[in-house]
Amino acid sequence: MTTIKEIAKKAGVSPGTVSKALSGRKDVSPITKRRIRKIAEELGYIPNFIARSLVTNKTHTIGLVTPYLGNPALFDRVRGVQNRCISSHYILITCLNEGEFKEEAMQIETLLSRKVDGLIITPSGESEELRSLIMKIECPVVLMSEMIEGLDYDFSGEDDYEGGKIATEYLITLGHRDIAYFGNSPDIYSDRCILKGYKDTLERYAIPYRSKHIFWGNTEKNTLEDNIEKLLSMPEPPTGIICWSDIIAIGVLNKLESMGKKVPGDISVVGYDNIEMLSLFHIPLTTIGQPNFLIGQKAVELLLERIENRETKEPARKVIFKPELIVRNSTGPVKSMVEK
Amino acid sequence: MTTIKEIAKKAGVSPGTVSKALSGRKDVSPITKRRIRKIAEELGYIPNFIARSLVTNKTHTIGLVTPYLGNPALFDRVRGVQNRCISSHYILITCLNEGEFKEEAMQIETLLSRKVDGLIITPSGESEELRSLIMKIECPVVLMSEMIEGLDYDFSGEDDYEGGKIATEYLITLGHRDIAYFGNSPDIYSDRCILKGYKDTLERYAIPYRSKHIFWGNTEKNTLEDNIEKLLSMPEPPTGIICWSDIIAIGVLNKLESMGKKVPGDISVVGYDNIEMLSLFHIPLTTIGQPNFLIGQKAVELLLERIENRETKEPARKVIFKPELIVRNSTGPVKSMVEK
DNA sequence: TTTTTTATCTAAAACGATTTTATTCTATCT
DNA sequence: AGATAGAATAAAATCGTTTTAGATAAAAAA
Repeated sequence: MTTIKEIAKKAGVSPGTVSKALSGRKDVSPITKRRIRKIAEELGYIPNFIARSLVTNKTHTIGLVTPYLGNPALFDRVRGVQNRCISSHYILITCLNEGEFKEEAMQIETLLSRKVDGLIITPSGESEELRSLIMKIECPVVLMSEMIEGLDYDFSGEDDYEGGKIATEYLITLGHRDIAYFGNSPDIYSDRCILKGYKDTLERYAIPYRSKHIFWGNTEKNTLEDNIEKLLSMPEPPTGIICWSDIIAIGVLNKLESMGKKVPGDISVVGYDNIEMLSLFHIPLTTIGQPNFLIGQKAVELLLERIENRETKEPARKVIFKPELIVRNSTGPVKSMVEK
Repeated sequence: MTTIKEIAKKAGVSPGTVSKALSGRKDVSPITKRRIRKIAEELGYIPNFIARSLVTNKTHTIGLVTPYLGNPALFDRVRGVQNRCISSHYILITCLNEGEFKEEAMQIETLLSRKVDGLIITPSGESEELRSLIMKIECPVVLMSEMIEGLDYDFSGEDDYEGGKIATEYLITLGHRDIAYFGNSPDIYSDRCILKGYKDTLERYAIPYRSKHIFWGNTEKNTLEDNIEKLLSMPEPPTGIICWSDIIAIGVLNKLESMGKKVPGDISVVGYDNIEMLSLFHIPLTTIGQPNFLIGQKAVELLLERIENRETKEPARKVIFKPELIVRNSTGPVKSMVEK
């Protein structure tokens, strides 16, 4: 492996000069610079980033910690992060976890140990442990997609409160009055946001909020099917369902069909995430979409600004993208209206 | 930031001792070891991996270079890699590219500069440039999913020749005789493998191979729709189509339907990749599946073996997973047989 | 008691760059 | 010619570890 020292010896100059010549700084004559570069080229010199990082105290590396949870929408966000990193010559280390604090904590520590210049975190929940762990981090941190209440960090994500509002409003304008919400877990910030959007909208339309219309669970836990059965066995079952994710929505659709319900004839279903491929589902899914790729890119931009002028003690900036309603065929006017 | 030196000062020992105490090697008494560890804990010491790497010449990092090309199946492979890395306490740096040599070359150089311990590469093609670039790499290399002819490296991937055979054989047993192949590009190794499996199977069943039944292109290039039109305007259009990917298959299905063709009534379509979500398509897609997650994991395993006992000059090992036919509803018996 | 062994620890040299300070050499100006 | 400024380079310090060789003291063997 070629080092600066070897180049120096071959060129008959000191290592310091070689360093300056290669990194193109002042202080070295054009003639020697050219000569040194030629020798480096011949020797196939590849700079040692590790050694450089040790002295400059910058690794040009950023870390990403995020739960996977089987949601394909994540990958667009990761690709956005990836893409924006590369275009600024930063390297990305991605750590996917399963939403458990211990795992998450280990990943963060690993990344700190690697001396990343900054960290993008999608927190898996809002435990006190996690909050205090994040506050201890010394490098710049940007939160992506999920906020943690009480932590004032830069943020890039979507406005889930708005998403909840839009979805609910849409169903209401279709004539629905009994609307259920299928969330994943009340521990998740976005879940609570959507729910709040849902509640507030009901209130705005003077529709009473019923806690029995709220269901928690996901496909993995298999709670979904039970919940649908519970829902259908209600005296006046809801005619619309809003889901926390497209994945949950698909589970809901499948279970409804297997129980002989027609969508959107009997029940309307709204998903969340706009997973492109689900437009190909035999009942194309109405859903709320966010610009995931952009969210990822923006997270990196916020982070790089902090990294590159570290002194800025600007207040935290929240970049919040508006969600968009994508109407397809899993939603329709409420039955009673059609019959009129 | 706490360093070993500071711990040493506080504990009244030398830095060397601290290093040994923390990494749990011999040569330090249980009492001092405990004392040092306690101090490190109190000070919130996080080891500096960069500095360690510089002296040990190991980064516990592996690099992954792979084209993205809009294929979601990739992510399962990446997750497999990711997963296996973490379980061995290695860190993964993922570089997605768009299948261009220059980009690929830059990414490889970046990773080498970062002193990765090993590299997993899914080559984007088989150019001479790429071949010689890879041969210059000094750290262990494993190829994933795509081989390069003439390069004898460890490999983890699927048997696409077999995949081509299975798909073709299946259509033949359904009575199809005129079968088209929709590939992406003849530059891609897997594409050629599937095609070869297709050809050999035709031959085995004494069905003449017709070059006009082979189409190249993908959804992005928009060549797909033209190709379908071309295909349908043939005097005796094929009754079966085998596609290089599920994504292409979906494009084919959509175009066929928009031209009034019934699938599988008029034409049968076989995809490739088994993208889980496409089982939800209104015509559930028959496809060839590979264990993507496993392929990723295995690639890491092969690599780690090379990394951890570097002296082994064992010949390259090829781990080739058998593809599996997943029959759903986009394929059926050929029309003429049904009519009989 | 003396010698040998063993356990524990220190000191110093790496690792491969960057960066700061010192030095040499030229060229210019009086 | 001598002083001096400026450019080009050399030399040395540094980054935070690991690792090696050597020193010291206590324990074991002679």
